[in-house]
Amino acid sequence: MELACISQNSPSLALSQTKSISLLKQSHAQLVKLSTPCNLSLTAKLVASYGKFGDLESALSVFDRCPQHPDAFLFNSLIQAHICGSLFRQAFQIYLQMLELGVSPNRYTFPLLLKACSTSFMLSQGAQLHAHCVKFGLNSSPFVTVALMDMYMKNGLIDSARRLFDRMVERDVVSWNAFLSGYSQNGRPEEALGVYNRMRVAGVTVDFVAIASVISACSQLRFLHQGKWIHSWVIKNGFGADVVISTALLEMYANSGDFWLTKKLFEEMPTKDLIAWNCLISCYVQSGMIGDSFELFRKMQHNGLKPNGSTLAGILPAVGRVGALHLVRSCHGFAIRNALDLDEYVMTALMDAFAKSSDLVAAQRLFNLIPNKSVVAWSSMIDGYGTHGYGAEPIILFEKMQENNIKPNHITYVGVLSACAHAGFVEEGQGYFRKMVDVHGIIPRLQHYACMVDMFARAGLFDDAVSLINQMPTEPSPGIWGALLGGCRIHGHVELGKFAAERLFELNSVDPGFYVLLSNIYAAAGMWSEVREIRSLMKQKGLRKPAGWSSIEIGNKVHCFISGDMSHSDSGKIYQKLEELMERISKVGYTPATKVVLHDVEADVKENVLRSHSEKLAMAYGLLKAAPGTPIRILKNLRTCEDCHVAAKFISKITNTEIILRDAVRFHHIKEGVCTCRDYW
DNA sequence: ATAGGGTTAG
Repeated sequence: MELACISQNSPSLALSQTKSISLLKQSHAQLVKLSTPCNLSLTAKLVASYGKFGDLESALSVFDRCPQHPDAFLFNSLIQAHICGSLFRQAFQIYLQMLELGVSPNRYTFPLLLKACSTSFMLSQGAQLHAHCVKFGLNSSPFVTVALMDMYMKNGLIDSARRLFDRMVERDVVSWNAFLSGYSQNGRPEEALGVYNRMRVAGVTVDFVAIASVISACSQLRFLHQGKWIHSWVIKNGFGADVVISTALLEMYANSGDFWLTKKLFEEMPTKDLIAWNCLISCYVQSGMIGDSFELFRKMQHNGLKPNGSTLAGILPAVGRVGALHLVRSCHGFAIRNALDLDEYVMTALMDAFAKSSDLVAAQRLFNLIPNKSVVAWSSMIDGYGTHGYGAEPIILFEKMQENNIKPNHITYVGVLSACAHAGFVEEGQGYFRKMVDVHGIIPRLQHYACMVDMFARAGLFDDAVSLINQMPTEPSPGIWGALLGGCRIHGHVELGKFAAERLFELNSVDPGFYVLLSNIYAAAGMWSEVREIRSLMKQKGLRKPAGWSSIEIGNKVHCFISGDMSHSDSGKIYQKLEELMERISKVGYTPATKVVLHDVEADVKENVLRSHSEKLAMAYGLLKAAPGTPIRILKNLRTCEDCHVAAKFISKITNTEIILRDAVRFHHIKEGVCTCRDYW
């Protein structure tokens, strides 16, 4: 009854305040009963309200049953109803219908349609609408101008947006904010801060919407100090509870790598939206907390939030690091079931995870499916082929990428240079290093120098390696000396290896891998007293060589082995299979590479140690269990043992099986007795 | 009476 009262007094007010679809239907019925003479604006209200509740059928039927010729207001409502439900194509059809019926669009029509062009990147439709705005003389409306600016900004056309902004006579805070956020969203944070300063000089009262963009700009620039100052401003001005502002702050702390501060801010957030969860998950992943990030992913769903494309793109690098193919496949399945498999970010992240989990074929297949491949997609595919030991493919891809007008960035070059290093393409690598600086204007970072030193040292060009280190503008990092040390191990260069190791010790590097490398160099040269010296040095510093393990997935289960492992329930069969394999490969030329055993013990003891290495146990189990003809994928936590590598090549040949071995730094694709690393790793 | 600006991700 109360409802009837309100309806009679002010039916349109009642409609706009309707809180639920059932109340809306009641008011609608009331209106029909009252047989109010058909009122266009009331009809429009009804259409828009039904649209807001997602009941497009009712919206359309109200529209169709209106006996009067629809006006712009009524058309706008129908357009809005469709845009509310993301039915952009239909919204445009209604607009065309409106034009055909001779109803002129007004200054309310264009902001609605332009919004659709902003959110779904329909640039050509947006530009056509711009022409229509001019034609109907509506381009001076500030609402229309801001909507146009936003459409251009969201589509990356900063200059078009700026031209509109420059021509604006009266700029209010919303138009400034559209301009400011455009720069921030397009990855131009310096210019965003510039706009912010201009805004203040112009005397505009800055509001919290502007602040959200400023925080994002500070985050992109790693301006943590300024960011913290803004954080205090936010609290002082009472915006601390705003979910968008606090999410932007959260992202800033996550971006700066401050794990604890990020966690604290998240916990203190009064409302946590999907973006906040995604930021926190990414922060965990970037901090290397793989297990915790999975836990968080589950917890988020437990809290009733549904993962979107960003969530998946954020968690996938962690999945890739685990290297378990069945996990990547189940993520792919999850993406398909939730219609996220066409999201460009998800596709790229999936592709990368497949490559890192040894399925380069699946990675390539996904790569082919990505319609507009970003620089990240190209870089990831290049890196994938490179780490899998291919030399020519990364270079072909790199050239193709440039033919497609995608500009390489510093990460692309890390992939290209390391591929050249792994493949022994010294001249090509030097050429690309120069091109990086001269053509693409990228200042070489430590990683690039490390690739080059690695490339020279692997090729035995130690003079070039050392002179490059001397030319470096900054202090060499442990990674640089480590690359040199690695080359010294390959070529048995004791003196230089010792020199590189001394530099590493000076830098207080606590990576036990470097100590092991040096001790390997000494062991290979038979310098056992030096080996002992390194051992005791490690002991002194409390450093321990991590225990080696190899794992293999059978079905959806991961089986892990350590050297001499007897804990597996199929151990008897595994050792029997191993025995059989070793016997067969010995007949075709395999001899144990006992020199890799780093203890000063008798040869037969060494052979026994080698025989039960974790890689070999995993291989034997794989051959025991996997369907014939399918590749065997093994994951090793450290670098591959030389003897296991030789044995794997023989085994691949006699069993006609492809063995894909991922170690700490790269992949080995071993097929018909040959490895993609060409024994050069 | 209906319309414009903010946060995430490989």
